[in-house]
Amino acid sequence: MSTSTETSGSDRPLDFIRQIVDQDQKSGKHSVPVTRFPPEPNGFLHIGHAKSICLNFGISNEYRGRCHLRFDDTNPSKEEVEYVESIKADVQWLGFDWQDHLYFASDYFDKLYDYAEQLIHRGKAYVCDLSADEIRNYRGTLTEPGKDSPYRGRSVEENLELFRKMRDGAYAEGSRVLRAKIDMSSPAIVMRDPVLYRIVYASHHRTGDKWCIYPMYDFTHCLSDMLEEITHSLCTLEFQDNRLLYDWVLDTLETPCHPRQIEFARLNLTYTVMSKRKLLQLVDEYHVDGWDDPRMLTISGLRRRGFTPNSIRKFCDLIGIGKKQSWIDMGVLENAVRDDLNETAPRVMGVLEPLKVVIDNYPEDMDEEITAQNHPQKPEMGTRILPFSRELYIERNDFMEEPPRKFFRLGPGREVRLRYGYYITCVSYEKDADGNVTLLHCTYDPETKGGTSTDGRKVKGTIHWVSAKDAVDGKVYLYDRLFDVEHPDGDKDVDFKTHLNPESRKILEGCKLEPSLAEIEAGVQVQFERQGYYCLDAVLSTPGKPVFNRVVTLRDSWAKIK
RNA sequence: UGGGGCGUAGCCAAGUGGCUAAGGCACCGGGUUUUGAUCCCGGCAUUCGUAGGUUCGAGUCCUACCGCCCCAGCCA
Repeated sequence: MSTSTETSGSDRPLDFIRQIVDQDQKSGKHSVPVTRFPPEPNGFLHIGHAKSICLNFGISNEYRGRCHLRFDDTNPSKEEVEYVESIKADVQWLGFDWQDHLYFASDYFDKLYDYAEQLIHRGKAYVCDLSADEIRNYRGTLTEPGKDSPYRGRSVEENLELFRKMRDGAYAEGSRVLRAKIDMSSPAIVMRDPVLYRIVYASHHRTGDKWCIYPMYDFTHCLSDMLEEITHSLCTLEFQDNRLLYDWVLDTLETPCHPRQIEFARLNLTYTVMSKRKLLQLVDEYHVDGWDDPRMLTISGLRRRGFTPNSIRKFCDLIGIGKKQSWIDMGVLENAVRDDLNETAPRVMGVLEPLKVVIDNYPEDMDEEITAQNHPQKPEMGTRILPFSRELYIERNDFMEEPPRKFFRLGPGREVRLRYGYYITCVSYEKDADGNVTLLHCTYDPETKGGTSTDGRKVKGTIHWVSAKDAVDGKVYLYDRLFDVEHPDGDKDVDFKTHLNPESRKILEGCKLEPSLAEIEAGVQVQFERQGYYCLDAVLSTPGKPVFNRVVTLRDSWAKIK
């Protein structure tokens, strides 16, 4: 499967992780890199995960190594199978292939258990009867060392017996844990006799009720990496301290290989929140319509919104990999889809807020067929037929009663070009009692068919249109950023939800679309000329009643002039 | 006040002691254009958190200071 983007494979400098991978290959430390993407199946993947997926799978593709998909499922109280399926689908949709390397940390529970006993045998782990509160109190603080647990001195035999009884269900949840015996006065808190196993009476989505003790992340992750012979274990910055324990476990167990953990900065985007907890809150409190709401930056939301896998890969490529916590402008993501869709999306015409136009001098019984290009810069994308008739719809904001100088569109007495059609001039207009313009009377110049005049006359403006009697009616959802401030969760004292953008979704009904749009498939992106990129919504559309999602607007320099 | 990290333009980000500090986004000009889109051209850091020091030479090495992030779950 090809997963390269147009922007990769260039002579761009390697990021610091690829430099390491590169050196390790050149030095012969590893013949090929083996990476892994290790999600916990407790929620949906989002754009932040995409960065990690593109990094891990990207490296394995570039260096002909492997990338494993491994579910880090060590906490049965939080994890569910439905998440496993959605995560697999999302990774595949992004264009990556784990081949036959699909793993679950839970597949290693037996081995992990044996390693735990081995640690006990080596005098490096003990069963502790302290309660969770007591353990916390014994741990000390950032500036004060912890105290040894009174159970720290138990014999190997006693620890072994206790640990086996823990496994066999002899004790209540929370009553005992297995702890590593390291150093309660370590300046690194993660090394103060961390918990390795806890008792949890919960059914696991894969192992069912086989176990009532479950290994903790720090014990599981390094050993899983080792068992899979991962060469480079890439994770985010907050695990930097944990690397001490990662290395301790592998070193004291004398394992056959020792993967290198390397940390990089997670993705932060402006105008959104990224934590699973906050995303869940948006869903639970109905601020959005679910995990795949097109405004959500989940992979499923982006997919439904109309983002392409390529645009997301491009984006990840664009932002780079570093160790500095940073905020990427939402505009960079938006720009990545624009760039991608500009290349691939066929152009069509759709009138979002229709204003009716009657061409007074166009014969009532006349119909014409106009040929339009599907992509002006790519003739290979072909052409299509547009019906033309006396009554049309144009965009309401393409007409102004008192247009300023720099407004190139329609106004009383002004002439514009209908894209691929004729030049028309507005001769008069009608208004209702409230002062709303309801109808434009125009005349057309029969000599300008196709959009060019023979006399060399220039018109500045070109507007889109749809033949009234041929138009397809549709709904259009205009999506915008979910939050209206750069850092919605920037202030701990202010609820991030107060910054929800009330205009993040506008629903337009009675939009007039060109006939070709009646047969478009869900998930296929088109450009509504002069407006933006749109995509048929797979969930809300019904036969004959299309619903389009706006993926992103076109750049609009007129908006700046205004 | 302990430990682990990080500071290069408005936002990302190259730079691994030696020619004039890459590139992208954003922004500002100009050109092309039957999408106010795309595309093209040009502009955009005398300076790398600050202050000292080493050196013929420092964004790169040393020292001190300042600022920001992470760590005290039987979460990952």
